[in-house]
Amino acid sequence: MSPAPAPDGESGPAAGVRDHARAILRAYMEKKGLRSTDQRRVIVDTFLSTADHVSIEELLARVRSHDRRVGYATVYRTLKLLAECGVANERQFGDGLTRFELADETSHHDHLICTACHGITEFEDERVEVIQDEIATRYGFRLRSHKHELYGICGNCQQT
Amino acid sequence: MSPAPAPDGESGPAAGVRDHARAILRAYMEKKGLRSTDQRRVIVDTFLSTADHVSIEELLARVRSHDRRVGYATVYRTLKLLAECGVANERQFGDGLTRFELADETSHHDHLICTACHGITEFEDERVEVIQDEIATRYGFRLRSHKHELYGICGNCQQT
DNA sequence: CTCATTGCAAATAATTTGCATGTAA
DNA sequence: TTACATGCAAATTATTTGCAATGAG
Repeated sequence: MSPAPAPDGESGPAAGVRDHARAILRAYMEKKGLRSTDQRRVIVDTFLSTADHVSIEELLARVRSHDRRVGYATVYRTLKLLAECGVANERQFGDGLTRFELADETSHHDHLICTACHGITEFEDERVEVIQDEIATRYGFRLRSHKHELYGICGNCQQT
Repeated sequence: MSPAPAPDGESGPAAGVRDHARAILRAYMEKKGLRSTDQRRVIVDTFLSTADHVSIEELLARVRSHDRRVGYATVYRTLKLLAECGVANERQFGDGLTRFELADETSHHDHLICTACHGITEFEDERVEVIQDEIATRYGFRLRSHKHELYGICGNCQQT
């Protein structure tokens, strides 16, 4: 699979995916006349090198370990920006926290969520992708993203 | 109990579905030693005779048109109760409001959401249901519910 | 220079909770 | 009579916003 070598901090997305995200963001910012600041750079870099579904809290903690100055609101504002230009997707898994994940068109994964331990498992199924496109077409929708979440009790928690 | 004929306000779920929901709730309340009160009855009746995905706000307004006394917190508490016993499912469609819908096993519908006008369209696809069961089995999950949401721009909004 | 951006703290918004009082069972 | 339930208001939690100071272009 991923031909990419190791990303920096943690097992984040492949380098190609991150570069693509950065390109989209750059174009969007240019179009809107937005400025590139230290804060935005750190936040975006951190987000891009982070595994899936980070909450703002988690992200802020990571960002601050790099740069103490960054404020709470800036993380919110930057993530909103990423969502606006389509680089990130917002998700809520029912535990009250909003999470963000990289909108990666090359990896269509979805989630199994254990309602007992709150654990999140990813799955992928190409058949569902195909059906989704079909449904969107049927209803005249231009599809932008999707959420497919299965809620239940994971194997571990069933042994109660 | 209530072999009540037509629901009051609007085109809610079929009578059989509502009776089933009530039976589950009754059993749950009995098991837990919970009491049947006027408020709970009005809230549950209103919820059961309401079309899909009501927000707390909407529900409270409807409930109050029947019974002015009912408080905000009671609606929250009762809906939480319904979710606990599996009669209702909580959903968040990204507009900041938590919505509830009847967990109706006989009608597996999912949602197309227009990110421009916030309109919600329902769809149903049996093939996805089958695949979901398969995935849950593969990962050792006992499936309780699911969310499958397609986000995009609806036909109307595309003509901008 | 000019205007977007930032950090902070205050403001919102949604939901939960403490508690005195009411009330099913 | 004995908890459970309710309404209210206050408390939490998550997110947004106003504003003076800062800094990119």
